[in-house]
Amino acid sequence: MSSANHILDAAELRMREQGYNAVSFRDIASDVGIKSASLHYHFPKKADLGLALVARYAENFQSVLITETRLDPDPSNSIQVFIDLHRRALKDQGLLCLCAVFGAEAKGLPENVTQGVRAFFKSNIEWLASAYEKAGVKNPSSRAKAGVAALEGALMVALVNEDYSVFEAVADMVRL
Amino acid sequence: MSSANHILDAAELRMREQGYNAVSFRDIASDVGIKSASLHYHFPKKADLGLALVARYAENFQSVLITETRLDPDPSNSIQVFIDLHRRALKDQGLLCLCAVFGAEAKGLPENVTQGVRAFFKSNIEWLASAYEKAGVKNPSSRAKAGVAALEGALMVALVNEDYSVFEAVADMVRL
DNA sequence: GTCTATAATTTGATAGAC
DNA sequence: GTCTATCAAATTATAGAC
Repeated sequence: MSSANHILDAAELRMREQGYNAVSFRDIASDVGIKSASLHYHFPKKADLGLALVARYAENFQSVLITETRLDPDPSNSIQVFIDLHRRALKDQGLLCLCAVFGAEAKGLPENVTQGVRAFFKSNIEWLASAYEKAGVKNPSSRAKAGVAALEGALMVALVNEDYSVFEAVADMVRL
Repeated sequence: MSSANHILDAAELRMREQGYNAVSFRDIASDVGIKSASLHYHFPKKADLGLALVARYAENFQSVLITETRLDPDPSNSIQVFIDLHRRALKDQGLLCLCAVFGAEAKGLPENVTQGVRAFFKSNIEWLASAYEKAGVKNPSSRAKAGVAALEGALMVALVNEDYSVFEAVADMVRL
């Protein structure tokens, strides 16, 4: 894998655990096994790293959604895939959504990064609304907004309280 | 008002906007109109300030819940009061819940602070579960977990995306 | 309780060799 | 691409005067 991706992996892991401002270039460089000065070669400013992180995260998220609904385009499967993608962050990674962390810190981040977070939520809402609409649900847009927000909150509370049942309770509300 | 409370007010405002690690003693002291060294008289370490913040926030939250449900102990009113308290953070203050911000940064905070956040969510879940139970709802505990998590997520997404309808969509799910 | 002064450390960032 | 060396600024925190 490329150095840039290796750096992004380490940065994403730490920032999803601790937040943007708690993580330093030295922390990330140490995880990767290089010096912090080398990090600036790939990402001149911390804001560049933050922006690249959100962009990669959002692209990957959409990519997984599309890939995993290709074989079964049924809307109820699409909704299940969306829920499962969040569940995996919780149970497989033990991590919050990167954009939930950054969203909570929005006013303390470079403006570009916050814009990326907004775009992530908007595209997720559109995607879920489309599934609800195909399923014939009333107010698909409202339900999608509620679903996206509820799942993000579920990850946060479930992780902090170490109680996965919080997530399943929300998942039950989001499902058809 | 006491100096300590004045300091807590300034710290809470900034940290609910930017997160724990984005806010320095100098930022807070500047808001209050004193020097950062004076801040250490009231809160020796930053962890002491963080802990006091969460404790005060949780106490105040419970206090409002109790006060505003005293006149009308009907469970549907209790649930509405719970929702309204979150809506006020969003619409009147334009702020996230302090514990949602700290919850998102949990692994980057002093351990005591994270414990306080956990306690906040647990007592909120208990309070809401009690209201659901009195209302005769099935699985009151699960619904309460989902409701607390969904409302926290709703504040975050609504604020980042500047779209209050996200909050109302969640509120509709949480209401009876 | 608040101040000045300052220590000790961390942080984001740059210059230049290899 | 990565390193050493370094810097300027910021940050948490303390000592001691008022």
